[in-house]
Amino acid sequence: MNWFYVEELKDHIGEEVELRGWVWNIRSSGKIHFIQFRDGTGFVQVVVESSSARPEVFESASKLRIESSVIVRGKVIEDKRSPYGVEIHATDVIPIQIPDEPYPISKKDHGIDFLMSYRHLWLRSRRQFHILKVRDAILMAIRHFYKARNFTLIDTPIFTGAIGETAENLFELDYFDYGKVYLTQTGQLYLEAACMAFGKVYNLGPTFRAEKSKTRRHLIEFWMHEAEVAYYEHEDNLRLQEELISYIVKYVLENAQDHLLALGRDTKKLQKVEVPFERITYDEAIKLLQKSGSNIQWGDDFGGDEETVIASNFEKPVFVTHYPRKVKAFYMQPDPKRPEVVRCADLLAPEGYGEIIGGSQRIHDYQLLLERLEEFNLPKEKYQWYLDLRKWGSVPHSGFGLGIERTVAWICGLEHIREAIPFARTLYRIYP
RNA sequence: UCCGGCGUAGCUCAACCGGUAGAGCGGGUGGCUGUUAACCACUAGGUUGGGGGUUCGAGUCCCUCCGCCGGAGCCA
Repeated sequence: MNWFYVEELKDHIGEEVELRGWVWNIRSSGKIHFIQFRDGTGFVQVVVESSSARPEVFESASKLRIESSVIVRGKVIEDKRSPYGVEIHATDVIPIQIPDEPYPISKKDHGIDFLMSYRHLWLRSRRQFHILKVRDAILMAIRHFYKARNFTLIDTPIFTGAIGETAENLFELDYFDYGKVYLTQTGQLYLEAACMAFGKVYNLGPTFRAEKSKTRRHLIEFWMHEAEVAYYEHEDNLRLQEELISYIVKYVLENAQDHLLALGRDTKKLQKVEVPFERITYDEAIKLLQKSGSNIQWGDDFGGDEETVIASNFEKPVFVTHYPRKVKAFYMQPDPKRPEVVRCADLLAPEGYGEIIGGSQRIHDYQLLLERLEEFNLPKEKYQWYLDLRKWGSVPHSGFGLGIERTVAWICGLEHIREAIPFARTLYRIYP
């Protein structure tokens, strides 16, 4: 008998199949067992009736407990009573392993501390299954997007000597006799080098921030996708970002809609995410906030509350551009008409999910970059390679970074970012 | 790091003004041929986070330590 996955069953109605998976719940009425079965591709109900099954099969089904692993053989039956449309009428139930202890995650509610401690088992739960399937779709969408545009994937290093953005928030490690090195906060500087070699490049990988942040939007280790394009200026950069985001949302709606619906996500809100996105300047955002009763002043950076107020005025993501250069990173290109602001943009997701992208045009002038390094008290020696990029064939270039977990949280409609990554690293949790 | 909240059975919670520990789920036993967090009956399960104090008496009040949660700053 052929081994099939649950996701294939609707194409095999009436056939005898073998399934290999786990029992997530079992209900029994004495002479009939209902095995709630999962195999990592989906969920289905297996029915074992004493009137039709062989006695030893019925007996082995009675012995199953929650999270037993099991091989089931039986016939695929179309059944309107099943939420999945089909169910399996078992002819064989072969337990692989039956737990000695009760499964710690019960059918009732649990607290978040307990669930995070059992993350290795929590991954088996249906909600987590759907979230991580959406994450998988988002990462696949990013790769498709760049493949179609002939970008080159450049894997940037995890260990770095140069500081990406600010000297604070870095994880320090001893690197043999070399001395201190850091876990990367961003691969951007390396992508800038690569874009002068490959024109249009992107990366996708983990980044680390030693911030003692305790909010629903922060992780210590999070995944970031960054892109960098030579000869792109500010406007080109925004256009690439809005095309990427609308592509990701469309891709997820087409390829993972069932998962979104299982999570209870209102997909109508996501269907509105089409290009172009609105752009407002930092100056306009300040006015908008002041009109909403905030006493924020020009020159202040935005916090989570401010981002939520701004984003609540829009149905799709919105760009906030031209921030004061003092609140932004050292490498951002000043606006030629107003040197006190830089050619940057943050993309704020709707529904209070905050900043999902930060990007900018980069300084391409050697002398100006050198001045900025000094202004930010960064050690020139460690950035010599970065300065070199401005010595040979320097061109205007732009790029951005997308926070993967924030994007997953927004598209799935999650309360907290910690469910958007398989094993979250938060402030005081490294287990499991 | 700062501010606020919480810590009671394996899990989620209840216990009035300080008066002597209770329910659901999970576990065990039995019943049930269409269950959807199945249901019904019976049953086992507790140093109330640790330490100290006040009191005739503390899960409850006070001090302290630990753990967790939420928020802020910072950021994606």
